[in-house]
Amino acid sequence: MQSKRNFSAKREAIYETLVSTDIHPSAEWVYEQLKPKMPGLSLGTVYRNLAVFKEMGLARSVGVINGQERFDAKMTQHPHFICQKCFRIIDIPKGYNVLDKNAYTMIERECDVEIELHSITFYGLCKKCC
Amino acid sequence: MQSKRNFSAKREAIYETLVSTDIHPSAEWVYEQLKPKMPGLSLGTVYRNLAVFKEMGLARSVGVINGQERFDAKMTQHPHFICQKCFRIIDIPKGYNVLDKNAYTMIERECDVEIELHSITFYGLCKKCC
DNA sequence: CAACAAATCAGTAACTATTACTATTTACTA
DNA sequence: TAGTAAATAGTAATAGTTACTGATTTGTTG
Repeated sequence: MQSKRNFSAKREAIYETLVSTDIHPSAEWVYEQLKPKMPGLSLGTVYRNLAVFKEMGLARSVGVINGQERFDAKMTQHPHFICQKCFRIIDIPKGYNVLDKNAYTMIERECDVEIELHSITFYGLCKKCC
Repeated sequence: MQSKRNFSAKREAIYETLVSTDIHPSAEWVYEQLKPKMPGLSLGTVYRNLAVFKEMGLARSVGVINGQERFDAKMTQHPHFICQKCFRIIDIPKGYNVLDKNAYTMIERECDVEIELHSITFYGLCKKCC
């Protein structure tokens, strides 16, 4: 049986791991999840495939936390909340993103740029760390 | 003569370099600017003092670009624009930040978190790269 | 000003996330 | 099945950053 996306088995597993978690993992976390089930998996392969996903528009970077890049495969534009104590990254539902409708146009005109996308991140303490 | 902030000469020079540029520099850039005028300056000192400024609330991180952390000493909350081609970081005037007044309260209530600050970044192409 | 204590620093070594490289394996095609 | 391209493991290399140690500077107090 063949994947709908024609990914190799490992690429598919990496993508599935990424897309089915909401922790916005690092490359190493993905590797640690898969290594037991796939003993012949290399960390370099995880890095390379995460780069491939970014290139394909299937994943994006949420930022660098404690030196590690964190990834998200949920590609609808939504803000994040990062706890400054436990460094958990929480998705904020799209509806709560109240960036003005005209922001893109206004900034493009005033700042002389072409905006493709944006990222909104809130920082503070999550309920466990308050 | 003594600095208003009681900084050591090097700390003062690093802060002045950071606060008087709008390029949102990396540690290395700050070091390269100062090294000719201050031959006895160590890159480690720049890193350490940037960390001190963050701790003191005199600077913040704008993010990591091409593996390098970029800093900003303009502490009023304002969005940034990052050119995806030349990686220039441009300040967007505060007025254009149209995050809804109620966003903090709404997200805090719905997501059960305490928000301290936020960061808004737009990505695209600047006028030189369009 | 002198003497002491605390803070800061230079220089180097260590650390770690990430990337590059190469030989090997796997998948695809005809 | 043979041939070709893509993907991978394993390792080495890179680069940003941090840690450490002994020396220097700075601030303080008499």
